[in-house]
Amino acid sequence: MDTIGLARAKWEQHGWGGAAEGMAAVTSVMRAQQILQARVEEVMRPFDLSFARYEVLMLLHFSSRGSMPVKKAAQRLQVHPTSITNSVDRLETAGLVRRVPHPTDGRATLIEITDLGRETALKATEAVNRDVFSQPGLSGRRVSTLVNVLEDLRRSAGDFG
Amino acid sequence: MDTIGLARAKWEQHGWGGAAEGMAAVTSVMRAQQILQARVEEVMRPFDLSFARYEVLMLLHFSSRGSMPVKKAAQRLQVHPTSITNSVDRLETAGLVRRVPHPTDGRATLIEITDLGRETALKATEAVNRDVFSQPGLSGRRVSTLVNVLEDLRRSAGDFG
DNA sequence: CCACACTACGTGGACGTCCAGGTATCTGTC
DNA sequence: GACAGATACCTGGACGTCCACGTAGTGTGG
Repeated sequence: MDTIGLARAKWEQHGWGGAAEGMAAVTSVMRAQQILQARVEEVMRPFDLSFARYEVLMLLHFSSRGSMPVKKAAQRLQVHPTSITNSVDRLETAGLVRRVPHPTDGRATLIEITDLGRETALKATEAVNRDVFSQPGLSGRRVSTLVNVLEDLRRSAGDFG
Repeated sequence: MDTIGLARAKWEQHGWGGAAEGMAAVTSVMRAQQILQARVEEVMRPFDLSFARYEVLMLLHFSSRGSMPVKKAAQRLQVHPTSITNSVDRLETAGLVRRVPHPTDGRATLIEITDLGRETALKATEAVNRDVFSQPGLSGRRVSTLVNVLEDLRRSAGDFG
């Protein structure tokens, strides 16, 4: 019934034992992401938001000026700049953000959160905190363990500079 | 520099302390998936494969008859059936699998791996074992810890029956 | 034996992600 | 001050994922 356990057995069976645990780890992360993504998306649906767009909204909400260039948002959220462009297109249509010309750099576009955007962000945060983040499906100790282990992985990918 | 640490600080600062660790965990899983996905995709590129298509190929390779209905493949890989249809379209174009009518059920289509498919699957496995699974960016102990913790999460999502 | 519910698959579309390529703007150098 | 390279953004397209819907085949209760 455990598809990852089955795969690990096959790996060992074929003489790939040295890679079996790593395979299980990678596959587990993929599956965990899928599970958590689905939970978050469900919470976001009533607000006509996706997790990707929610992240953009919260980034702007927490920024000192309530606005930020596309490039900087992409760096902070660690996605390709065109993903931000895509999210902003939809957020702008929904009236949650607005594009403003950068005051000093003619190349850049500032993304600015609107009042409606802030309001929606806070409501969505309350819901996702209540329905997902407070109860991620793990005991408190294990949640911290998970964060710590993945910190190592993120470090190896250069996430800490 | 640590974007997740920054977000956690903001969460606590806004009185959402009870959800901060869960938020960090969920976000860490998302980021870890992104990192690992990118590594695997890079290894797959020389074989003209994606991780999704590789998984379909290995599933068929390990199956007793070398073939399987779409529905069953979707259940095993825990994705929507149309994702399998999509992967199979591309795998079929590449000559790695072939669609065969189900012998007894006229509704079903069997996906059958070809000799070229098996050959490609084994080469890709050797590469991904060498470049990713054997060196996931974590010590051996932590890899096992990660798998164990995520097992709990998967259990809470009903992955074990 | 036949009507009706169920099942398996495909199609079309939405969404998020990335890449390649193009345009406008900035910056540093001569 | 002009020009070459770098930078910021957008557009178009590939890919994977999911959903809603349609079509064909199965199976079952009357």
